[in-house]
Amino acid sequence: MVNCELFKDISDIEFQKIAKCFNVKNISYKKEQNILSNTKNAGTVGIVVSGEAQLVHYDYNGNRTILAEYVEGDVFGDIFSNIGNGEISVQAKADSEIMFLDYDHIINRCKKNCPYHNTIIQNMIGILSKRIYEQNERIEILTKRTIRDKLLKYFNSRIKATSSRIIYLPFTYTDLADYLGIDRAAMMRELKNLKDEGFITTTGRIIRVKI
Amino acid sequence: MVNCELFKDISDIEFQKIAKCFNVKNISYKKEQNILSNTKNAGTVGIVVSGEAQLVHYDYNGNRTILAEYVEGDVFGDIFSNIGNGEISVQAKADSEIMFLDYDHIINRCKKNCPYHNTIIQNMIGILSKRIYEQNERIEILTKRTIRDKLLKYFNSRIKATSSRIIYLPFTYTDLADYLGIDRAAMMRELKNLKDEGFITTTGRIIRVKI
DNA sequence: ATTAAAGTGTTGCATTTGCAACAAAAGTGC
DNA sequence: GCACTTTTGTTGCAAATGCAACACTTTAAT
Repeated sequence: MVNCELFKDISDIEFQKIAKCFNVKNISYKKEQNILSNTKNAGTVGIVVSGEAQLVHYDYNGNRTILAEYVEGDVFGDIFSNIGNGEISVQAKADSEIMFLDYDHIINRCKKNCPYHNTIIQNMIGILSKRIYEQNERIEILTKRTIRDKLLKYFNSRIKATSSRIIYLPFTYTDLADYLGIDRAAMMRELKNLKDEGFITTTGRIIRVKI
Repeated sequence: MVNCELFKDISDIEFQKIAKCFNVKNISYKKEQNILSNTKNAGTVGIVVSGEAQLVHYDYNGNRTILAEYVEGDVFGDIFSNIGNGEISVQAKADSEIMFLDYDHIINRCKKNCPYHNTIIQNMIGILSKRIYEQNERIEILTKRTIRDKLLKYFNSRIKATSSRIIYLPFTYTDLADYLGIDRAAMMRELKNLKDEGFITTTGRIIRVKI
């Protein structure tokens, strides 16, 4: 079974039943492939069994925005994002295996009234709440007026989440700039300032925040 | 009964039972009063019965960020936001009446296994999904690099939501600048440019978008 | 009705930021 | 190992943005 918050407190035996009940199917994707879009796998909930995926947005002039990152065990789907128009999609960041469940089966309790269905719904609400929390965090970062404040708030947020002043970037600096909604070159410039002023030190994608 | 998405498909009679089951209580607040914070009404779900409320964030140097706006029927609570540290709180924007329900009672199905409990949970998931959708929308706006693109994306988002090219701002221009995470004066300047170029016309807080 | 407070509209100016461009380093595939 | 792609690190420069400041208008409070 996948180690996924959606199946918390669900035993392996119960999961076997769920697999039938929820019309579960696993599909493999190659790097860069499209996993979910307005025309593909709509109405399903996806779970990253292995690999990595991203929720990306390409606007009319080709600028890419990373709206979310999904790693092993993470849940995604059109309930979690506005896949609506063709601009947004979930893409494989590496070769990945994805498990799909029918969304309707999660929401509408089946006639059998399985006891674990209740658990799944509770887990679902937990996941959604967490997602909202994370998005609020990101909104706070994005509403900061300067690049410096955005970076500091991001560091702060990571430190809070991991209880460590050592930040292991989950992606490249290029991606970080996208995530913070700023120009990469300008971000590097500001990172250099922060280093020069002794606020941080970096080793590759590891950032150590002082004080 | 309150006209609230949480009680969709719930009859008045059922609501009477819910009121008991969920430990419902109504509280009135004066404008500017604190409705919810890390120390106040934690663990509850609030519903705006009348009036208006805002989810606000004050950072260390006093800058205010509006994270969300709640009007009649809207649902809020710590499940929906990271009230965690003291920086974030829900405040009454006008004199308001708020209904509170215990969060635990919503999540954990009660022993009586009331049929409407299921409905409430489904509604809850619907609300959370919608919230995520809205936040994604806002993140997209905020990741735009220029003030002009932020404004245009905001207009676009409103137009999509209401299916009308006439936008009735739900708040002041000062608040709009806060919402978009930009300087008010700079925003006014750009709005003027958009007017001069014939993209929009404005009458007070009504914005008409051309083409 | 009067006063106070909040919001709107504008401007000049210093600073920050994005953009373009390029070289060096690191990572990837064959 | 070699070629090729992606990422990192930097810089100059033009353009966009934030800041401060002020007058005027609208709204709210007594």
